Amino acid sequence: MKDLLYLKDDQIKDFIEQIFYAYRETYSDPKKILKKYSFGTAHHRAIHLIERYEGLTISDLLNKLKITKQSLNRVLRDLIKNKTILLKKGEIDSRQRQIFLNDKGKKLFEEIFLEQKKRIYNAFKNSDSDAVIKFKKVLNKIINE
Amino acid sequence: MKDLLYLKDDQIKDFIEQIFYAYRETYSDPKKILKKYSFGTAHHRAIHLIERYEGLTISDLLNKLKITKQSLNRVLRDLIKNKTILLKKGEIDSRQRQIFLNDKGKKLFEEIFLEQKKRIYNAFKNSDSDAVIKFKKVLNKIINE
DNA sequence: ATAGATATGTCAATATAACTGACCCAAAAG
DNA sequence: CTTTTGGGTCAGTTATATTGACATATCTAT
Repeated sequence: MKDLLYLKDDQIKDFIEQIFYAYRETYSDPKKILKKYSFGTAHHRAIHLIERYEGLTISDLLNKLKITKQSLNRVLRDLIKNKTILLKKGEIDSRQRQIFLNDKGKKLFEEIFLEQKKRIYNAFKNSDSDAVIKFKKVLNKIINE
Repeated sequence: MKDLLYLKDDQIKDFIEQIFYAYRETYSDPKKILKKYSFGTAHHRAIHLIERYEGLTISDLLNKLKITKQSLNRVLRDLIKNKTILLKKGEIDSRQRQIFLNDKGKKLFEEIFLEQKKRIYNAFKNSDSDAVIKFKKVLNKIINE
């Protein structure tokens, strides 16, 4: 609690506002691409996590997204119908389903990511690596509070 | 473009994921309070910006929120009915409406902010001020890319 | 003065993404 | 063999956004 002078309420308010903008802009960029496939941001978030954690189960995904299984089910049904993802029976526990991107899904993810990456990449390329590392650390503390 | 080795795609993917979590958690905290007033996150965002930019006009608010005026109108109607905000005719241009929190709105904002502040405050209090400054700079670059 | 542009308000219909609650089956765990 | 867990699904509802059309008041420029 040494040097919290820089933590005036107004500055915290600024952060709250900016976290909103950062999220909105980051997830707005690929919306045009998603629309080509009749997908929305809900599908995008699922695809993103499936790519990051290949083979994760339904309940893994539910825990990350923090939505109801009914909501997730609608999204996954669309993705399966479109042949973007596939589900396999869990190897250890066959009640579980493990989720994977198939080839079409991987291509779609790359297309989305290429678009979404630009904003982050450009923001970082003029920052020194120390700033990026500290950005990540603070972001993590906000999440895990 | 000197030292971009730390900018592997996987790390950028992590950031995209974490920006989602940071936003979601930050705006989830005050939902219980909002519910007491039958408000949602859409109302919250409006209240937040009205507090930050007292006297801003409808179009100022539209530009910050980037939603349609029909969407905003529904939100503002709820807030006016609840006597959380009030609109005044613009002083210079009387076509405009300037938006203010009234006493009830200020109290509600404080209640929301107190809840929402905790997460940010706790995240920052164990970070040194340099990290917080750099966090802000990077966040700004992401927004203004 | 008047024509056009601007700021705002509103009606209606629709889309997207979430929710609650109820119920089902299959498989694991005790 | 009973209970618990993981997942699927039906039905209805809510929250927040959209598109498109149109209305009104006021400002701006000629």
